[in-house]
Amino acid sequence: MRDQPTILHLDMDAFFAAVEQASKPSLRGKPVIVGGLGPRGVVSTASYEARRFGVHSAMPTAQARRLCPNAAYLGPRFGLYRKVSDVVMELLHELSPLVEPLSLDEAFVDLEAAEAPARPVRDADGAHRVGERLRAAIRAATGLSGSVGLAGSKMLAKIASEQAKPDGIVLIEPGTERDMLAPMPVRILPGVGPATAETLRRAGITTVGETAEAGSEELVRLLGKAHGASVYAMAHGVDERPVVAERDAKSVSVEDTYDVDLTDRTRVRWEVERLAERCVTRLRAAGRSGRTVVIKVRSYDFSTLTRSETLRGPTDDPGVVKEAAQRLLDGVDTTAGVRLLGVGVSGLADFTQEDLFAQAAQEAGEAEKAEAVGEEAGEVGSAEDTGGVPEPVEEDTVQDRRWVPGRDVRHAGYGRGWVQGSGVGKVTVRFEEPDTPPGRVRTFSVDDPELQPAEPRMLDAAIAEVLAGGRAAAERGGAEPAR
DNA sequence: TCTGGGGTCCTAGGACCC
DNA sequence: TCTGGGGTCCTAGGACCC
Repeated sequence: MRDQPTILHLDMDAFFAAVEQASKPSLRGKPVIVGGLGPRGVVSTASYEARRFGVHSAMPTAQARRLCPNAAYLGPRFGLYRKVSDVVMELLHELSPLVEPLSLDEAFVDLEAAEAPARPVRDADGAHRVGERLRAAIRAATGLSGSVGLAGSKMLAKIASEQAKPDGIVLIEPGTERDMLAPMPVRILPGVGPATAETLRRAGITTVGETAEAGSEELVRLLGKAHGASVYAMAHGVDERPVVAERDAKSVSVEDTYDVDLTDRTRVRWEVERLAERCVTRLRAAGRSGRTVVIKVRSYDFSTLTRSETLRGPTDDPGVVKEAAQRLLDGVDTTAGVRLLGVGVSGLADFTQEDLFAQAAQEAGEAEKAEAVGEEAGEVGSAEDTGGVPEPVEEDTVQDRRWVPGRDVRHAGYGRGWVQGSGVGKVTVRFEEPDTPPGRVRTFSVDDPELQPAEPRMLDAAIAEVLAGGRAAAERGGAEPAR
């Protein structure tokens, strides 16, 4: 807790959707929904225009389509979001070396930790100026808006940025927080989700003020030791959590939800194999190794179980992780149908020389076990030959990954554009770029050799200027963004 | 309406060791 | 022969966050 509002929280406004609108001129000012597009997809981000229809993140995409049928539904382009995020995070580092990213679009900054050339911020006026300058810098570099909260603790800085949305800044003067918090619903406290809120509600507690009055003993009784104590402190506006710079990941995992439940055991084994491979690819890309392998199985009825196995030493060997995952799967009954499979590795370590020895010993052990269990590779291989995908229904529903709505493409004759939709052997493309006027739509055959996937175009300062021009024009009464 | 994917942290029981 | 308590590791599940 500080007596000056020198903790800053930045939250980009409807980030994924805003990047899409900046990239695609025809979508500016329109409802845009980014998320999973399959039958079991959920919304990642809805633009403010779409939120007016009641669409919000975590909502099933099918439900969003009913509420807002005319929105643009786009698959996420994480590579681009990450690049834009890097630009924003760099701007935060110019304020202070102490930056704690929470996700691609959110971070805390400790303004008191600043070093030359930036000066540490010590009062409310200084903090407010820094916040406004930051918002302007983000707009100038990317064309996007972010909301800023400033307060004496992380919790309050975050509540402040929430109040500032969209495109605003809110500073909570230390000393005023108790009165401000008291009437708010408990759900605004960090760590209070649906389950905790329901437990508190049954005890007659629905506001932050009531939570504070309940007393620490009662909260510990209701919520357990650690959780109860933390909720009690937060309800009193007490939050001593320091801003901590980015830490190393503690686990790496991948999972897939299938459009149709999997029942075929061979198919399930094959999917686990692929997931293990993807997981290790990411593990190795991060230069890490891990000691505990975890599989996750979600059944047709949404019941979820995990099984884990800790190896003698850390590994980044795909074969070792695959075999461990298959062993774990052997103990799970999947006959009733599986909607999700996942593979993860935890107990991460940086790879060192010692680990290599441990791994060698481990692999020798695994080889013996594999012999005892019998050769399974043949089974999987033959499954792949016979289709490996025993449910042909799914083949039809799977979108060609190149033509997912939102993806960038290039046409030999018409130039750059993006996929607006696809189906029955056709792709519809809108030809426009971040710095062009809204473009025209044309339709092609999915195997038209002139049409190819393309790399996204970065939102840079030049595009930000176009967006600023568009806004200026809109403010003057012009409907179309300026060229 | 029917529920993603990537994480973090906490709890609790049992094994094992001292 | 019976009884004990504490610490650490592993496993499984659950809540929460974005």
